[in-house]
Amino acid sequence: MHSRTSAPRATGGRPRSATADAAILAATRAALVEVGWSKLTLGDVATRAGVAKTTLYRRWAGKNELVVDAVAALFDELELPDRGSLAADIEGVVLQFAAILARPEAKSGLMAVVAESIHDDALRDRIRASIVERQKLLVLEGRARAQQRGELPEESDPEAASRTADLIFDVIAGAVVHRALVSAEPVDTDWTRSFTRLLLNGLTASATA
Amino acid sequence: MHSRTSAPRATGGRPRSATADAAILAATRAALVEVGWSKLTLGDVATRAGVAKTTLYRRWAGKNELVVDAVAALFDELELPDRGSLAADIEGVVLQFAAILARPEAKSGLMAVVAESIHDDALRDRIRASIVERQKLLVLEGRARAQQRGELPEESDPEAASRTADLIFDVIAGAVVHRALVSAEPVDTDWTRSFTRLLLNGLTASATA
Amino acid sequence: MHSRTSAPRATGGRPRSATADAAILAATRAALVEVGWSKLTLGDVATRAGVAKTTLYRRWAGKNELVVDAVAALFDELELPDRGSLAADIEGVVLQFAAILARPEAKSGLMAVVAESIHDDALRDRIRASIVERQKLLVLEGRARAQQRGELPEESDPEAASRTADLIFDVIAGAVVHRALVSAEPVDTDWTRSFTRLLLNGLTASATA
Amino acid sequence: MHSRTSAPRATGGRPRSATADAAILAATRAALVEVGWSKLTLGDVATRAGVAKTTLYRRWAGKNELVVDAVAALFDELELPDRGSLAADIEGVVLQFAAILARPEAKSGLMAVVAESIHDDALRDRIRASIVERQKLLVLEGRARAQQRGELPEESDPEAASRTADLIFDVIAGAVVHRALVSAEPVDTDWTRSFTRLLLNGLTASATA
DNA sequence: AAATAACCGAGACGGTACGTCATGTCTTGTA
DNA sequence: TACAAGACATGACGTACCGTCTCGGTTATTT
Repeated sequence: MHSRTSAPRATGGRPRSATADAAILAATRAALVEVGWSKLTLGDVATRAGVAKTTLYRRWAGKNELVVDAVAALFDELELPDRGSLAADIEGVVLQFAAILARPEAKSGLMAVVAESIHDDALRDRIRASIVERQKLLVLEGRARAQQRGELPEESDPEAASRTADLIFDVIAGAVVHRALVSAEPVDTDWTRSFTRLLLNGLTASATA
Repeated sequence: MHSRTSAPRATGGRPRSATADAAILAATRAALVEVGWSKLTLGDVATRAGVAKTTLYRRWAGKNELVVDAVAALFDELELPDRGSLAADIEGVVLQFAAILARPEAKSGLMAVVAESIHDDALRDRIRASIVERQKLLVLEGRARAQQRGELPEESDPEAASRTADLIFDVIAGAVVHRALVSAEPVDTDWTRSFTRLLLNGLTASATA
Repeated sequence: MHSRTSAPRATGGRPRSATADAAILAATRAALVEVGWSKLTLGDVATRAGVAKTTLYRRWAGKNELVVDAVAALFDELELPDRGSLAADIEGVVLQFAAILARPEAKSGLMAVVAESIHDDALRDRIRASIVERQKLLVLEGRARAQQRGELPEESDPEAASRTADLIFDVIAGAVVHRALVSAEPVDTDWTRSFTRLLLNGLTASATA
Repeated sequence: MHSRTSAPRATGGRPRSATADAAILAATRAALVEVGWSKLTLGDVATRAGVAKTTLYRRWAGKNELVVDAVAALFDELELPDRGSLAADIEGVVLQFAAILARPEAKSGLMAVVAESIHDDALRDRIRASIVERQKLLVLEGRARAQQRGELPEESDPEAASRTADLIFDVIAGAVVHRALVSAEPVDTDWTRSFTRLLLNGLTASATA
């Protein structure tokens, strides 16, 4: 599902323990909750998972890669249920996103790996593939659904459409993350409704402008 | 200017070197550029600054506090020049903000200390005091100026006004940071204009709604 | 041979390097010669031995324990060859003892660890077990041999015999150490002959008194 | 009385505090008792003495010199009261010497500075001048007194006399120190009487041989 | 069934950085 | 000029983690 270090599976030999992966990722999340990213050590994760350090290093290249995978799993539950209107869809996905960000393992891990990714291109690609792109798909899916409903016009220029989707994605994800992690204020229904109204008004007014 | 760890001075004894502070903060920024946050070591910063490690620990409690102060200084240059219209003011401040975020010492340091602040309340307060609140003031200043110009109505309910300012701040700061650091795309004039139009349309439409 | 800090081995895991011990002790003696006890650093010893500092601390609790073991090995060569008479035996062992004390690694280390042992009971026991008791055995062996030769009478009271042996040991070891390290004069054959005559005359006269 | 770092007493300016010297030496002895030589720090001594570190360094070159002076003062009380016979004189001085060595500040300090002196010629001279030579004078004084009493013959060869005195000094001081510090057994009247008998028998028998 | 090959736990290994401590020097203000 | 106070550069301390390695042993597949 989420990409690993590699798949050097030869032919013979004892296969890797299937349960070890899950135990390691769970232990990583538990450690993130308790000690945070900077004090998380791979030796401690291995001990928590009941696994040798070598087993861990055989599967992941280092702390960053491990944490990305551990955090990415949290975003698996993100989806876009049809709530009947674009506004309701946005509010729903914002609240889902915020619920994930409220979990301490997500808070600790996500920002840290993003920070690390600034100096590590491979890590940035890994984050993009396993976390960011999946979120962006929701934006595209929501727009398509809104266009089907007639809430949004069909876009003729595909490049402009892409740019707009990127903008909307940065606005939604950025505002929610900033509210949750920097301002450290709750993303509750009140805030979500205000934010959604601001965004939708901006979108429709811009579209007609 | 920005708060330090230690109490200022009791009496007696050799006073702390005034030049050391500046040298250390500059060395910290240089190290952030070259090696990034996670590989930055205080011993290396001390060497770069031509200062003993103890001198550094006498002034800052640790890596996080030091980096906050080093990065905070970058935001000293943020201001809100009057460009004649709310749209121009927003565009101006967004581009200024983006220019700071484009500097590698800001990129490396900012996200990392925000990530650390999740498990460290004192650090969060330090970030808020020396970075976040100063940014938020620009939002308040811009709104006041727009109200003087008649571009925005006076708000009667002060609490609602505060909530709206918070929302706008999270949207602006969040979107710019997300674009610059997560999406890793340039915050150029095109993007800034699109974003500003979206925001202003959302604001005015919401206000009349 | 001489006792170490750690318990030998539980099970599992990579075994401790056998060569590392010898390399560390040799490096310790080399460092004692070059820089003396007070300027000897464990980091330097590790470097000289081509070993990590952690490897050193895994085996010894600190500088004192390490130096005791390093110096104790020097006394392994002390023995009591049969030279035909009590006088010749004493002269032989005194010269052997003095030859060891003349080596700079012994000079530097021995007095220092004895000084440290005054505030460290465990260290005192370690010194006693690995250095002092072995020397005292030579006294007992020499007396037994002299009694076989008829040079000394058999002692009837075992407790008095033990007290006398302790006295002789303190006189021999004390005089040689004081001459070599405090007075800093050579323990040559002249001195050794004079000392042995004094001691033997004292012994035989005392025994008949 | 005991030599200091130097006597750079210029003409003008505030004179050195006379009480500071005594306070520092007393604080040094107190620290020796509590923490031993290796953990004694000059900063701690200064604090105990209610004195600034600079004041301490103005008077002594370092830890070793300070400890020598602090310990040397303990030996000021050593003297050779006339007890009527050589045996009684020796027993008396041995017990006096042992009483000083039983004090923890002497134990901790004396051996340590002797150990240091092996790599520091200036320190050896200082120890010799302020401690060792004074002890050796007692041997010479005791011999002269015994010769006056007719217990020992007058020596014709002055060089041989000097060698014998050195030997006796090393035997007495060495045996007592070894018994007290290495064997860590009490130097009580029983031991002292046995030792004195051994020594005197050896001396008189050797002299007639 | 035996051989092979990759897995597993445990833990020692060479490194690097940590944050603290002591050294001996210096720079203040006060006496 | 001495003094108390305390900041300073230097360098060792003992600890923690890193990522690698070497053990003895354990499953699987492949002969």
